[in-house]
Amino acid sequence: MEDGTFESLGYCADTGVDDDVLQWDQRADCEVRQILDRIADKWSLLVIALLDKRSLRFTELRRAIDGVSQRMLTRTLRHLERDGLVSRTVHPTVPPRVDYALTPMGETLHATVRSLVVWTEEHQNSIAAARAAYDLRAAAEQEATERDAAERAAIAHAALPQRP
Amino acid sequence: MEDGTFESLGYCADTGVDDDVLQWDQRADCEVRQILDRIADKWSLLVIALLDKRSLRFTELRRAIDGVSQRMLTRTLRHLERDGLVSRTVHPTVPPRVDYALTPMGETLHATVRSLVVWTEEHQNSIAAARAAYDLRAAAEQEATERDAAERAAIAHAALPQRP
DNA sequence: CGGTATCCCCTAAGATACTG
DNA sequence: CAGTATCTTAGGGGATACCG
Repeated sequence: MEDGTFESLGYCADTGVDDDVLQWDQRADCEVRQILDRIADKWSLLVIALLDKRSLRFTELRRAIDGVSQRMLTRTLRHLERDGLVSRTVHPTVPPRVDYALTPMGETLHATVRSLVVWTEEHQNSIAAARAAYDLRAAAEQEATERDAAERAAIAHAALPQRP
Repeated sequence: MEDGTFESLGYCADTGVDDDVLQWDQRADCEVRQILDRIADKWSLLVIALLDKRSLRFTELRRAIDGVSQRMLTRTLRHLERDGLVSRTVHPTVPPRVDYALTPMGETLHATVRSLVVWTEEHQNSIAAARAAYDLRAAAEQEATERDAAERAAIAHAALPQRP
């Protein structure tokens, strides 16, 4: 089963910290971080989005997602299943058939995630602009740095005129 | 500057795919994925959350976050700055002083992310329960597998009684 | 103080091959 | 078909040392 090391990290609500924010990310490495890591991992979101419309078989997902390896798809689905976001139904036919579907909780997560997608769509232009501006500033700055490095080198060279 | 390889990956809106979902994650490796990766990386969220209340100096952030290394904090801040989510103000005093603050866009992102945090808080019990149930099933299943593996081994052993 | 530059390690994810 | 097992690699991230 891969590596099997997720027995006992479900608790961590001890430490008497109440420094506000740290509560839901540092200490709550418990929950927020884990869900965040889940929804942000390379494939989970695609799977959830795909399953939102209808349940799908393993191979259907595999083909729909394109770049995913068998290993990664299995892993992703197991994680989602473990968290109760996706249900797995095995039909003991020949050849075997396994259907994956979103659970009710999975659906609510998808709905929530949508707001983030919307945010991104609304701000992608601003972000692109910000990046372009930043890169421009950075390039200009670096050029300046290099220029007066060359300048100083020239001065140093002029100061000791022996040896080419 | 570390490795400097982010010049030209701002475009990718070509490929005539319109397979629905793939639109905002596969192709939009452009935007959605990148923002997701940003908010999900180990420190960005903490920084954003911390800056939501007031602007902070580098060292204040460093101390507030605890496990973060200087390198990672700088990296994180640069990324956020590049994306236009955080602003950086250098005061040319001695000793130097640099203030970081959320931009208006950064604030809207934080607001959006909050809904995800809320979702997590609302569902953490269900998730924990789902995990416990899953782990229980998995353990039971494995035990069963091992048991009849032993059984088959015993049969095999009985079948060829020569050599201990 | 607020960074950069270097080295190094460890784990996530890809490729490949085998199985019920 | 729907996986598991095994090997390998890239890069995220920590530790450390130095600089303006």
